[in-house]
Amino acid sequence: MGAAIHIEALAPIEPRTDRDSFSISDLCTEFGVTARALRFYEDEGLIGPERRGTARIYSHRDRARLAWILRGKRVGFSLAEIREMIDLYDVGDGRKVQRQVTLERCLDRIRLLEAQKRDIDAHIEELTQFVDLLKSSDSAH
Amino acid sequence: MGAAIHIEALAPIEPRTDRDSFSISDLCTEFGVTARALRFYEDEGLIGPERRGTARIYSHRDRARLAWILRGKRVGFSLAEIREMIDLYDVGDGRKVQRQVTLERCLDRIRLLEAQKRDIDAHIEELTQFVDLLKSSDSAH
DNA sequence: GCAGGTGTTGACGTTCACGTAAAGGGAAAC
DNA sequence: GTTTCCCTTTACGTGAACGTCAACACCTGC
Repeated sequence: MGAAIHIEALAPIEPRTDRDSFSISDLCTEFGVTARALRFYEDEGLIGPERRGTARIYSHRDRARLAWILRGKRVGFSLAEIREMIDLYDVGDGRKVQRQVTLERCLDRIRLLEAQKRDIDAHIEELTQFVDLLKSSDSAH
Repeated sequence: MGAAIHIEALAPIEPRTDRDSFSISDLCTEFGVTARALRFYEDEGLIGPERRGTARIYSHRDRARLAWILRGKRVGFSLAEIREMIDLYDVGDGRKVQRQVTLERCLDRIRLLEAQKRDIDAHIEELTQFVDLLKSSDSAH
């Protein structure tokens, strides 16, 4: 961690029409995660690629889901929470009451994310003020 | 965790002019953290309240710093990173080169936070779309 | 003068999200 | 055919951020 900025955090995911499946190391290099992490996500039920024998084959859908998982992590969700959200999506075509619950939870999530945005804005503002202070004291000398 | 939304995440910190020092349990109840957490932050050098004998006495400055720490946590920073940022503030009046380094790191942080905001926006948008889909399929039945 | 509440310092336990060998299979390159 | 990769599973290890006792100190009201 530290001050390292990951480029992939800045670039939105693009569809990649040149291939139609990916190996585990393909996705590892593309997203900057280890194979261990991907297998761990699979153990936790976050993703379920096909198998050719024992080897994992990731589809475009799997790749997009992985991108979604990683973004979820970046915005501060735990793997358990991400899994829960994936489950919500999966029961999206379930019964009426189920859908109502799902809806409420999604709205909760959205409210939480918006609160988080406000926190970030406040943090940015304070840092910016400090930066300005540094700049002015720098030019003063 | 889970779907629990913390109200304190929504309310900005207010100065409280009614008191001029706080006990550990004062801050615990106000910010919804445990005493163990506060002592842990102290062990990690994030905060250093005065002592009356062995008891900790938190000033307004300590209280504001705690609020800052917790907000840092909410936006995804580790305690080590928060500590590093506090150190940056503390060397703000140091030598010129130091200040320059500090400035760069602050700008890095800001860029990171803005990338995070974009992630959150993308997440919110997807959730909103899903919510709309739920609503429409709900009224269809 | 002592129970009860609030504080303290260790020290060990726990959860999460992986890291890190260990030991092996399958194919492709030489 | 054997070395070289890439991939696999199983299993124990690790760092961060506390939780959870245990054992003790200090004031406060009764």
